[in-house]
Amino acid sequence: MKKKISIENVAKLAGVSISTVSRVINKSLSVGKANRIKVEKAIKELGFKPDFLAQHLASGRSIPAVGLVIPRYEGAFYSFYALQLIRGIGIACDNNKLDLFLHITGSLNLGNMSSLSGVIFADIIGNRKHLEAIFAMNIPCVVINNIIEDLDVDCIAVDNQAAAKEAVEYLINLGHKKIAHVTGDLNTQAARMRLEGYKDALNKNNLSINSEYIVETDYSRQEARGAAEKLLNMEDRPTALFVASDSMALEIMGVISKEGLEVPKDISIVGFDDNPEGLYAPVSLTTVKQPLIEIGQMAVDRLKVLVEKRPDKKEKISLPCEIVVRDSCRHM
Amino acid sequence: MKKKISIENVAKLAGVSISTVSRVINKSLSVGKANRIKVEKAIKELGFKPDFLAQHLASGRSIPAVGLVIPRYEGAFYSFYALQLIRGIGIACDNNKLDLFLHITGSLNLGNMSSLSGVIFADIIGNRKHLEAIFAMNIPCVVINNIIEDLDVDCIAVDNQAAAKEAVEYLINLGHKKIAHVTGDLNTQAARMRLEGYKDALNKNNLSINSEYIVETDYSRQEARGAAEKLLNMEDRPTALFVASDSMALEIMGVISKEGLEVPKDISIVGFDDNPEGLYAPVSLTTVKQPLIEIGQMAVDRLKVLVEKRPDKKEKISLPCEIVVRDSCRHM
DNA sequence: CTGAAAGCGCTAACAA
DNA sequence: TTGTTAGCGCTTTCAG
Repeated sequence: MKKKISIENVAKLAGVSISTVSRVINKSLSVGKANRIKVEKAIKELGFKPDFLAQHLASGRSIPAVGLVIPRYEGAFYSFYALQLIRGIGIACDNNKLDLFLHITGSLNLGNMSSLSGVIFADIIGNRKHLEAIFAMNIPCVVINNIIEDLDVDCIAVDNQAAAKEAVEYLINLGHKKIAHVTGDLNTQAARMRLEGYKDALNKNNLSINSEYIVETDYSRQEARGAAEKLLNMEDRPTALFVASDSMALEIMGVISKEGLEVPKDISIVGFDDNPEGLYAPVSLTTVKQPLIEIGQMAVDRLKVLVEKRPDKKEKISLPCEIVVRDSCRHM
Repeated sequence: MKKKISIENVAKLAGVSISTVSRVINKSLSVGKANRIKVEKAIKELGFKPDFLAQHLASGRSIPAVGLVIPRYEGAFYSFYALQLIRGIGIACDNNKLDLFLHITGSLNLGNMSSLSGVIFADIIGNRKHLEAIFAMNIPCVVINNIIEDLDVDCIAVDNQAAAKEAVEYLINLGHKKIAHVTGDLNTQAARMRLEGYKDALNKNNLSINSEYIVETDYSRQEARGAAEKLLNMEDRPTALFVASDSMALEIMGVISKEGLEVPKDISIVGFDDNPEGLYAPVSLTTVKQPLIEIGQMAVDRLKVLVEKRPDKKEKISLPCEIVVRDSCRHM
């Protein structure tokens, strides 16, 4: 078991003081050439690496990494959504030579993300407290996929409401009148907004809102099945479905065909996410594409600005989505 | 700009010494009930969160996170391979309530992964030095996708050589004799082993190795195109291709059809990775599936063992792959 | 059960 | 240009 070599060992070997060693580590100009060389030699010999935690502690500098806090939910790592986000953020971190500190927050323990350059919160649901803590410490942070009005923090999200409205109007324009909505987890702002958008579209087009046609889920494929069964067995079956996520939509398509019905002949369906899986379903899925990767990149870029300039003006950015028309909807 | 609240503030507010505060933070039993309550109240009031860097420094404890070092290569975050690995490791970290510290190592700067519980190295190519540094510090680490013989470190990889051999023999059994190989980046052990396996298969079946039939690339789609063009324009064109990655194979399929040829009629092709994209190509791609997610999980599990038990016996694990037969190869 | 004091490895004034 | 000396925020003996 080797012990850690510290700056002191180096100093001793080089025959200088620890401050001199510290100086060469930090590339301070004011070190004599002779000493610098001696120190560098000693560092190499010992294989010394400064402890970045100690460096941080002593200097107050933040460590060059951004934190990404994702709520722990069923299959965070399986979800297309989360993976795309990680990807976008990862790319941006890489470009900026930042490390990425991924923290999947379970219930209570508000992790330890202080002392990072900044942190990104993906979706605020279980982790609102965590956000508040970081925010209170005045650590740069940006929230994605959630517009938080009551906290002066930067937010980048997609305009879920407008996107949902657009999707449902697409269905309406196709002639559908009986349109159901399978929601996501309504603890989630995105799901709530999607639901609002659904209602907006109906209202605007003078279609009444049938609460039977709104089925809540937690985004799981499991509950999607349940929702599908309920909806398909209604006496007044909807002719179209707007589903809050592609993975649920796909699951539902399975149920539909198992029930002996056909998409889009008997029932039209539009999803949300533009999950590539949807492309290769028996009938390719019409869906709403969110600019997930871009969001990730914007978040990191914004964080950089926050770290470097500490602007006091916060931004709440809402990005548009795009509806991707494929084969799962038909004209009535 | 709020200043950080420290243990001292808490102590003052609670009217006790900082050691007492420290004790309640660390759940030491020996704190009087009255004091404990006072301290907890103060902590809540101040919203105090212990600085984990300082905790680490003072206690010598490692921080509950595993590092993942990935060499910086073109599109690390776009590659299916890397993403699967991250996913597997992410899942395992989540299960173990560990954070994941992702470090994409560029050239020189050997990051700062000491003081983590352990670190996983994905592919050793530019970062051999980095590995040695961590290893020398006696920090638990495991290398994946690379069996390193000359360092007593845990390794988990896929048996690329056997897998490649199997893939090529599959082609041979189909009656192919003129089989070319588009390699990956030969700086990579995986690519080298794949090449060896290719040769093994040929040798074992008394087919001569035609060096013209071996085209090196760096795994990029770009170079894959070049390789395809070269191979397709040979007077003695191969009838089958074994390509070191699915994404290259897919690219090559594109070139093939652009040249007016057909897969598998004119040319058979097998890839490597089991990238889902291959499933949905015009002709679905026969490929080799690596247990990437499992590798990630095994790596984390192994790390846990290393951290907890510090066994001195290292393991070099080589996992089998599985060939996934689809439609891109034909019988001669 | 509790407090005082000595560090953990490093940086940052301040002197020299 | 260098060395000395305080700390950074916390844990951990060691007394009491």
